[in-house]
Amino acid sequence: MVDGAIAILDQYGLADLTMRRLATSLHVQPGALYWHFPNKQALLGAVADRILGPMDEPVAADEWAEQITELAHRLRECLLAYRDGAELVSATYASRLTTSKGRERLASAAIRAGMTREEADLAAYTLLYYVLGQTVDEQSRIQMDSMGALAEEHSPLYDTTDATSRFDFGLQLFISGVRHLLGTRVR
Amino acid sequence: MVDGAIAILDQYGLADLTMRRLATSLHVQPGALYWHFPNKQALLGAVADRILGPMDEPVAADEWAEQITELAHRLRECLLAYRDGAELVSATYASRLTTSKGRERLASAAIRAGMTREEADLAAYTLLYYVLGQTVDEQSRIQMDSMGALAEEHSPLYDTTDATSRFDFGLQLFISGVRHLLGTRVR
DNA sequence: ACCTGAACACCGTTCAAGT
DNA sequence: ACCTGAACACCGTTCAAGT
Repeated sequence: MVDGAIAILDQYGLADLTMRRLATSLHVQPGALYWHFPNKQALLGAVADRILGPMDEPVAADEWAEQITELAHRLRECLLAYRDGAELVSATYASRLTTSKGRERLASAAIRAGMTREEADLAAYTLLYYVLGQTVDEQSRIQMDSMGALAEEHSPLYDTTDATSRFDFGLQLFISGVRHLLGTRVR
Repeated sequence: MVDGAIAILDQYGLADLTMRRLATSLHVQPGALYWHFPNKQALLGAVADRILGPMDEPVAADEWAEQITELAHRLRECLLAYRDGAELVSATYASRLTTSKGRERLASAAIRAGMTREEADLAAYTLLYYVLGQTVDEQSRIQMDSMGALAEEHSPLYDTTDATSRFDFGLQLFISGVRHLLGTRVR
């Protein structure tokens, strides 16, 4: 059922991931889906969890900055792995982000860096918002490009630097910020 | 027409801001709206522009860090000024963010800080993603609280620190990051 | 120039009833 | 336990025709 939803998402996009379409693809009446999920939102939540599955795997790095870099990149890759993945997760985890797999681990890395629990949680959110926003944008641009190869020169900025470097720029800005906050306190 | 849309948004929320409902409130047939706007997306774009209107007013500060702080706070306030304002702007400005009023000014402040045009643009996006994500979350929590005064202890984190302080934490992280990037280069 | 009437092709959700 | 049939209350969008 979640597999069916993922298949529709990846082939036709989030806009076409409707309960009726999913029902049809499963050779079932629309109402049948409501025996398995209370509503569409819950179904999308299950899809989001599936997309974020790889976030549960262990991190290789043991230095905090490397851990954060690794987690942020892995999150981005999860989101980019399915069509409209970033948009779906972003929409589904509106404030339910709290339960997010990556969030807790990001916070742990921030604690290892020397932050208090409270600071680490805030920092984790900050980075999460960045990764989600950035990746939604990036993916929507991929979508646009794959369609009309849009009007002449697209956004002037996006030719020069490739997507991963752009992602890393914001990520480094964040890590530098954390380092600075810690640095002014310790030494 | 945009005024009517804003009124519905503020009273009933984004989910109830439908073309048919707007038409009814204007004592007009649904189809009539399509003489003024090509589609719903365009209408929402106009609403988003209205919400972000105050972003055009001049900034008081002349030091870059203060300018950025001022702009970020003002953006947050614009988004919080209407029900579901953050969600609407966030959804509407998916990648059309480029045209955003605040983005260019944020980039200007970053240039004044000593960044190149390219870095400044990237930094502006980074901050924008943060402000949008953070404010969408904050506003959705306000909405939830105003309704069911939800289950017992809500998110453990969100009692302790108030919303503006949480916002400032991420903002300072960003500014510190910018300062660090510049600092390691200049001196 | 601006709107009506009426349709088209959809949605999510509910719920008795069937097997 | 799991699904069908059928309905309810909606959507966004189009377009001839009216004024």
